[in-house]
Amino acid sequence: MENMNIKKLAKELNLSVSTVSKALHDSYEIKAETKEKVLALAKQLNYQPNPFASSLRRNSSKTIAVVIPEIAHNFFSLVINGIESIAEELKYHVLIYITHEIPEKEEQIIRHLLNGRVDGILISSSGSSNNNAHYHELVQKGIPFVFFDRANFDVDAPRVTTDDYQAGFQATEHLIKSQCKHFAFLSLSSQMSAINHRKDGFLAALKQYQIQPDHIHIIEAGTDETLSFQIIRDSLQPLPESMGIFSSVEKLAIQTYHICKEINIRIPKQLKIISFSNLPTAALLNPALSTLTQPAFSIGKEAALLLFQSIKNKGKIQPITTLPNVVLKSTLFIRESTKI
Amino acid sequence: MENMNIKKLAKELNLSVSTVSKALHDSYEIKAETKEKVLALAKQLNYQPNPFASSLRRNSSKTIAVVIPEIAHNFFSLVINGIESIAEELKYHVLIYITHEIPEKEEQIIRHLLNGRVDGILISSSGSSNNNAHYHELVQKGIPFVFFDRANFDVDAPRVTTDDYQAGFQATEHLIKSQCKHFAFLSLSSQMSAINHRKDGFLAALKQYQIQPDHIHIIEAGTDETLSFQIIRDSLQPLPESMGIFSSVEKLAIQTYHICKEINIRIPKQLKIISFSNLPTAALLNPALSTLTQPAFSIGKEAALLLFQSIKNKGKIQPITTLPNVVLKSTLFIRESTKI
DNA sequence: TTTAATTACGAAATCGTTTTCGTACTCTTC
DNA sequence: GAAGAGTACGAAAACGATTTCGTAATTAAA
Repeated sequence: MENMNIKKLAKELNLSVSTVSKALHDSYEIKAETKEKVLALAKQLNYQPNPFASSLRRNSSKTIAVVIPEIAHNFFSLVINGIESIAEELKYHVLIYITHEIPEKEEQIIRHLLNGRVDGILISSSGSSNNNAHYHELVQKGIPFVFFDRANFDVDAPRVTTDDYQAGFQATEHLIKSQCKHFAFLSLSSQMSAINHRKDGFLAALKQYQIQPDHIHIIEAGTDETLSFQIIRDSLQPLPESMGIFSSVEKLAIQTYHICKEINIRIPKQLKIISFSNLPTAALLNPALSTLTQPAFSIGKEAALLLFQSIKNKGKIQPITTLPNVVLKSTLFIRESTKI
Repeated sequence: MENMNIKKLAKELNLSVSTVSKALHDSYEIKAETKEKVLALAKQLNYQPNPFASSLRRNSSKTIAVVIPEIAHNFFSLVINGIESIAEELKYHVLIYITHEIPEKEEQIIRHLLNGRVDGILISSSGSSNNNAHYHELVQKGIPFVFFDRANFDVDAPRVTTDDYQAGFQATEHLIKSQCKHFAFLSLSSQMSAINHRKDGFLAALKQYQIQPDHIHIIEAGTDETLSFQIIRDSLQPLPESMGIFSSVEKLAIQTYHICKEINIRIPKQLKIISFSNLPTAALLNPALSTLTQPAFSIGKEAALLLFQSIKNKGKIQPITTLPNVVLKSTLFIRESTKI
């Protein structure tokens, strides 16, 4: 009596396995009276169908995967919250895979998921744009997937992103109006779509306000913690006059704060900074950090909704022209770190 | 040719299915030459075994579940990082379930996991101590599980916790020596083991230093965001002289900071505060927050190691006397928020 | 009354693996 | 050269569900 299964249940009821299965699925073939009996005993004996047998037969897993660069990051954990809110509602299970910003790791994970373990995948890409073979394999296998935040624009898949260009423009304009003279863009890598769009907005604003090219600095800090710390510190010594920094991600802004504290740069007097961030403590920092805040929870929710829609439509031919491409708005919070 | 499977692979090789399966598992029954052929074609045709068929037959899923109260929380996301580091190494998959601090939700999730979907579970309990029937069902079904941080001490399961009592004592002693006169403990609920141990340490320190009982305040803020905000604000008006707050969780400390900003209470002059926290910005807050920091990553790692050990030992009888109970140390960081 | 349709169920195939068991064949060994 | 051991493989039975198909029994239609 270790484990309950449908065979034992059927024997107990003096019914066949097929009848019990149909009854449990509320089939029209089974009369109400029998259904009730089956349901009652199933509940009493605490019967739960074996998920693997079921998945094997139905060829669907009721599971999705979330592939993200890192998790100890307010943005991504909020996104997961949004994803979970939808998955929970639809009784789907959520597998988490972390790439640690390593493109090869991402490829390996995606390739592994080709085996049918999941019905769909949500991806925030860690890859460089020149490598998207693994995405195409997903397309070929017919496994639905949706990009969020960091998309690969060479791949035909639904996307949920934010208005990175506009937000970048807006943030930079704000720095300009805060009387900065030199401008730096803090980037993780030049291979990430979202970050590049922010950079494009940054550059466009500087161009529009006719900032001299030699007052424009692009700092690629990379994803390694200690290395990026050094790179940022070096680029702040000597400190250009009226420096305005636009950090493309929260982590680099926090590092910049630490560096400024260490080498006695005063924010916002000597250096102004604004950053993309979902920090709940942004307003409590010394000084309070001006931020562009993405609607992370909504991003997760929208991405999950798109994914489930495309899981549902699987098999049906989708016109490519209507490829979903949701763009959400970030919000600008002006705080002390960019005060004149 | 939609999907590759072992049958097609066998036909292609002019071998039987069983031979191919054995070859893929490096069985001694198969000669090296055949193995090579099989491996080669499997790789060429990109064969990946169907995980459900395999799980069904082997009765093991290579998957674990992590059940946590919330995820948008530095502590828990760091723990997940630790868990993932081990799971990844052992080629296990990680399912995430969030209870949102609702005990009934936790019960429902755990009960669902009785169906064998996972080989083991890591739990940070959201439940009250008077309800642990669902844990006992896990025990009965023989599904290994490990508590971390928030354990249920009435259930015989391995635990990974921190030295909450000592840390609570230490933090409180620090507040006393910082010349506080009134002392408040900020709690989420009186039903959570870890938090209660912190409170016990808090009370023990106050007793040892002979603080008058009417100078001791226990504030149960609860898990609802807006409600807890009100409760904390109300308890700070009027503000007792030389108030020292020991916050049992990061979230409540952040709320307290927001409240102090709002109603103009100056930290550390009028109010000192120390909190359990894994905030990467603790040192950058205004003022810098004194913290007790748990080794979150290690907690995840240790818990995962215990779980995998107990998955491995499944079936073998374990002497109850050696129930693993790992206790890790938190680190005290004294910063400006508790300055005299 | 005969035929056709409907109802309510069961037998058996199926999903893709893994594993047990059986068996040709070769190789020792005395 | 007969018996026993070892090698290398295949047939078939599991795992536990779902689904197709067949069919008695009942009801409706002609």
